[in-house]
Amino acid sequence: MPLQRRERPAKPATIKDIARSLGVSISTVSRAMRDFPDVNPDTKQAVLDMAKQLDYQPNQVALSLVTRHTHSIGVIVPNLDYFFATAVRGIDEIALEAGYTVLTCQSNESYGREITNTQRLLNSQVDGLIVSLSSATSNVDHMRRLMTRGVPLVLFDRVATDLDATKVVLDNHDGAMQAVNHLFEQGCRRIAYLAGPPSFSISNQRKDGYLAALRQHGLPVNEDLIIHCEFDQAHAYRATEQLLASGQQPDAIFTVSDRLAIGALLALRHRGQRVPEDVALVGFNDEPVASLLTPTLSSVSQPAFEMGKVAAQLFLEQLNSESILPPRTIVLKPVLVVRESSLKRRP
Amino acid sequence: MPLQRRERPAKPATIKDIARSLGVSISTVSRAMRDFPDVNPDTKQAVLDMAKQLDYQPNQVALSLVTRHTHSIGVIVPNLDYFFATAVRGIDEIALEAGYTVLTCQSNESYGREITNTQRLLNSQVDGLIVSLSSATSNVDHMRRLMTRGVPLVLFDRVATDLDATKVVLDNHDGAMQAVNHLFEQGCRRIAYLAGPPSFSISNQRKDGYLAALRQHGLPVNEDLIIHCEFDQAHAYRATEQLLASGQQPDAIFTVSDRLAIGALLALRHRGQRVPEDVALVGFNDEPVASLLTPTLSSVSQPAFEMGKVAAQLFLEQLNSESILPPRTIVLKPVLVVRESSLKRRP
DNA sequence: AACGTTACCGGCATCGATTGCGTAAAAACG
DNA sequence: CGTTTTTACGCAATCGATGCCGGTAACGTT
Repeated sequence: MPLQRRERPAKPATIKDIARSLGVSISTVSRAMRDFPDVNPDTKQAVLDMAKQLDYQPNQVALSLVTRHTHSIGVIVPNLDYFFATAVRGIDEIALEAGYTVLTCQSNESYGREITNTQRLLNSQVDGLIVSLSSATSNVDHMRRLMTRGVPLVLFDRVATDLDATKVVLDNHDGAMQAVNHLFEQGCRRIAYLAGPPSFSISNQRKDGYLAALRQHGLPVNEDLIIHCEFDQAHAYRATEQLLASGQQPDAIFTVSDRLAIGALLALRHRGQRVPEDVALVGFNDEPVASLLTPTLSSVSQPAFEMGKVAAQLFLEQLNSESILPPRTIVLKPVLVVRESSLKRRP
Repeated sequence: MPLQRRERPAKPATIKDIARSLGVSISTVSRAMRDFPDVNPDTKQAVLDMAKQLDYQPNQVALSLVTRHTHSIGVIVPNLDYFFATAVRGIDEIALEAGYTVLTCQSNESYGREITNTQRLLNSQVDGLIVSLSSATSNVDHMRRLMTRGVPLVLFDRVATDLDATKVVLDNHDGAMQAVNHLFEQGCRRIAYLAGPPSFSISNQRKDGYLAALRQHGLPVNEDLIIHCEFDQAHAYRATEQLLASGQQPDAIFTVSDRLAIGALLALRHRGQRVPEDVALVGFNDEPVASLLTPTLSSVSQPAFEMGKVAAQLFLEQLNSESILPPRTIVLKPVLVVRESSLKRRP
């Protein structure tokens, strides 16, 4: 491969260059480019030709300085697992067709990162933020500040109950009830709940649904059957072992996420418990992996893509409205997908 | 909830507001803020105090207009599956500590989207691009144009061989050889390769590695054992069925990705073929799902996180250099992770 | 007392666009 | 042919910052 000389290329052409080489004013070029009525068709054509010839690309930064918006949306998610990746795709979909660019940042479940990301995105003058809070976030003052500054904001999935913002959430209560009802119908009477951290609001909502379903069926609530653990497989594994060792043998486990369900499944398998015969299992999220496990995993399916789309729509709505819209909350419905892990009786 | 009156908040404070309310010039404020030596400590303190009081946030857009860079990196990936999500995390990691913001876009494996994303990001004046090409991209003129325009560019994983750019890639040839060597050692002699689309360069590199390994062991190349298919589970399923029905019964299948391996596994299972006894199976990527399948899936592991980090490092290097650096290619090594799906003999 | 230093600070052009206003030339009108 | 109306375009301010250049005042020096 020959060593070729490389030089910094010329600066990109600006509207000025076009004006100069055509002997017209920059205003005329600007107007021609944006199809204003009061510009001579010939002039316009000349401008357009020259623009193409010079490979002119409008400088959005300069534009943003004038218009005070950047046509970009900042998105902050805790991570990019299946659920969030899908939701971001939904946001992307809507944003793209509305001419917006999406800037995605991961907070990595860290409160500090979330703050940093918020700052960064704002400094980049995004037109607003779509956020799902990190699991480490308990204080939402940073979000509150955004709102007082008038930054359009939409929260989704992991939202803060004590923040009066526009939100898109899942009916977690209902999802949990569906799961527990189904387990009850399968004959399970000692249903455990493998929960997330106690401060995690989604987990608590599902817990409420779980408790409501138990009540509805006249089942007693056994606190020993409710175990909190961190959001990873290893913790779930240990929590499940603990559950089994406690002498409180459950006949079903409902978990707050598929990842935890996987941990539980491995622990059950390790302890020689058959699923679903000895212990039925239902997860939450319906990730693709659910149908690949042995046994295939029943799970409460979230409309992640839809959730992203709705969040983006609400966001754009807010952006395009003259006045500030009162916050509202959209609640989406989950659907239980029944697979082998919870089917004790063939229908 | 009381219906509260909401009004657009005041425009954010600018450097001008600080100057005016302090009775000093804009330049002084600017200097005070940036810790220049030639400014009276008292003045500086006053400026800082006022800045805090007015909740002043510097407008990056204005700054970018002057400095001609935005401290942001555009990243385009085909999708956000496990591999790319991990790589993006790697990019994020490096970028964040260097003070850069990462704007991630998905091309959704579409050539058109890739072009659109490129345009959008450039218009947003990102300082450069880190790209992994979509599977639909065969023409790389858009990337070539970037390079002639002097836009810093790093390609990773899915790169174009006919583009003389900085790249970070995996040694696919070696990965495939490791897989096939391992299968050979397990006693397999009729090893099939479930490939991606014929135009997909990564798939072809792995194919070369596969062929080289066969040659090395003196195994004949049977074209019927090489099947191309689209990158999803359903196609892999059908391709595997076709393979089994062809009368060319393989005793091992090496697939270009885990997702295809899953399709193959399901097809094998459906046809009553035992894995690994009848047919051994090795995938590529080592996604988390690999260890959750039954049997657990052997797979060639890619350092996705590392790849993202290296790509970001090369990018920053390019950005910080005065002259344009000659393109170079970093090759990372894969590692075969052996699990149940390919273990015919206990060691 | 006159001059040079130094410390501080302000004016202004600039980055690349948009946009309101003003106006010359051309067209339409009476 | 004079007047009004259009048409088409230029001028200059503006957005929020940076940074060069130059100026003023308080010192110190001889």
